[in-house]
Amino acid sequence: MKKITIGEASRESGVKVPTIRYYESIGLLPEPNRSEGNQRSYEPADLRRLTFIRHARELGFEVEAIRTLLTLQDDPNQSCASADAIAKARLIEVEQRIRSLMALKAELELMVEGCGHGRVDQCRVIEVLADHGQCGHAHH
Amino acid sequence: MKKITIGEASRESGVKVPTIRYYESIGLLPEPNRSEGNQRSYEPADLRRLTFIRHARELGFEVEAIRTLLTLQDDPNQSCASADAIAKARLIEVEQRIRSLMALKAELELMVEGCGHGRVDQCRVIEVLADHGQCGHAHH
DNA sequence: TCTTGCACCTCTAGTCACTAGAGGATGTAG
DNA sequence: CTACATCCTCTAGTGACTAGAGGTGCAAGA
Repeated sequence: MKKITIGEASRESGVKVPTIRYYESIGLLPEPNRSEGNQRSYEPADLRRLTFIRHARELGFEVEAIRTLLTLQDDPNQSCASADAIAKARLIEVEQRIRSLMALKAELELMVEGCGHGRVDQCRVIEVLADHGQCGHAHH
Repeated sequence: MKKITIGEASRESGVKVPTIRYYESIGLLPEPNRSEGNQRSYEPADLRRLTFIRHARELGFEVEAIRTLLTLQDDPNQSCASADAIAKARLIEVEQRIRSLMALKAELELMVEGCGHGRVDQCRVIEVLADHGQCGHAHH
């Protein structure tokens, strides 16, 4: 069997070397076998797990959510209701974020547009930020 | 002159009490006067500054960017080019974020849709996360 | 065989922007 | 006067890494 070093695992999975060690330390990735010289030696299953983790992180899932997804994956003989719920919650979050980013985009465009490249006291960037009433944000 | 307590300042500005103290500690908010009993006493200008900070934070500006914006605001007799540059940089970031969130949203919808509420081994949530090729993300 | 040099090891501490909690002082309403 | 909310300072914790120190392993070229 070929031995996969942590560096190769990093290149294959797209997860940085220290991050791989971090994932191991928090129990997201199992402790791999070690070489004679105490170096980590991974197997293809670890690469798949790392890729799964990276992908889920890119999608904005928190580590705890990923932990749940991984235990589901480890035991595929059960209902996927939890996985479904996690994904649905993320979807709602993402939709909310898109909405507020769109509002923000409009506001930033106003700012940049309004900046006459003069002095600050005529600058919309400052003005819009200072005056809360100028934008659509709720006073939470 | 009426004295504004930190609690009132919090309610008025929407910034939590410990966060106000934190902003003072990092020099984002000036140290206010104190009452006889050593309690902070704010003025209307502080409320405006806090609102400014909160608003900018909501818009995703980092504290360091806000520090720059605040020094600009404190001395309005100068060019607003820096403020303009900061806002422009944020705008580009925000547009990028919206794009990737839209992609993410599509992917999450696929997941949730595909989940037949059966067992995990037929669940798209797990599947899509596990198989990198299923989605549009570049292998960075 | 030796050595160069990169990749690996562990460990601690730092990042950002807060948040939580301990333990005590102050201020206000009844 | 007594509750009781609010305030004070201080330290430590959060999430998800990232950086650096100080040392070891290993493969390839001279």
